Amino acid sequence: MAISEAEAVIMEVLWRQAPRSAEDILVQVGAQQDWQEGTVKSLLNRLLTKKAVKAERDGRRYLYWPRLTREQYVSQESKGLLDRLFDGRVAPLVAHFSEQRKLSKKDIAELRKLLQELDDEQS
Amino acid sequence: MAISEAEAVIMEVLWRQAPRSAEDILVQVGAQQDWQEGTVKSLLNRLLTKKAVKAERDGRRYLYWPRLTREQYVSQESKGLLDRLFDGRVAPLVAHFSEQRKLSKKDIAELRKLLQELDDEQS
DNA sequence: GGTATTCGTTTACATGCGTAAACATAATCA
DNA sequence: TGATTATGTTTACGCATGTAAACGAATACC
Repeated sequence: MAISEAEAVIMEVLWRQAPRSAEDILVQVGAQQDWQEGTVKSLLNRLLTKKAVKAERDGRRYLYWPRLTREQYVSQESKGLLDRLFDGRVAPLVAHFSEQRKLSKKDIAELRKLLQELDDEQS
Repeated sequence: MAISEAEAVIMEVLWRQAPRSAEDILVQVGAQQDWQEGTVKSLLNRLLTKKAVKAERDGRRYLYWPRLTREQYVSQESKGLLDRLFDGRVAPLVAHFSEQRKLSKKDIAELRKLLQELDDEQS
């Protein structure tokens, strides 16, 4: 089952560092989301059900670890968008951002470098 | 309010060609989705509520037109993903696909051309 | 003109999500 | 030891979504 947006917020915290206690997670998300304790607990439980995190007892409380990696998640999400909107091809996606003037100088420089590296690899 | 995935299927049909009748839409989506008539009607109504399509009477039935453009939709979705997962920057997104070996020869060629064009524009 | 057909509108219903309160349980403190 | 605190589990509730059936109105056919 897919990870929802709210669940992903929890995952991001765990990806930054793990393991973490529920309270620690609450503190970490507190910055962005104004969630109550119960909210975080519920989300953690749903993530457990979905096997996206695992928990291990640590005395009185649990420590949580991501089980799904950020790479896996990013891949799923990115591929989904690419397939749905750009027929699975990357160039049109970039062209879209280019048309929207969403390519920064830095982006352009990095893309150039990336292509250069692909070139080097291949030869 | 956001367009859901099922709703987007209807929109894609209208983006390919408009206006279309509900029946026409049903036939068009029939290829991919095995939806009943009522399903398409419901989705059209939700899209009307969301003002993503408009309808105009044509004799006994209605003809539907997209009101949200595909460009607008693609922009929203793409920006959403970019911001959520890549800190709003395009190069890391492309790097991700590159690492996943998801860049086809054609993609690479097109990206190269795109960068070349950006170069030309600027000078 | 009554009945069947065709459309659109309304209602339904299960599931997931965002958000949390209520409850259970174990540990701690007075 | 009884009350308080801390922590996880269960239940709740409104809204969106996927999927449609039911209903109603207009039109067409016999």
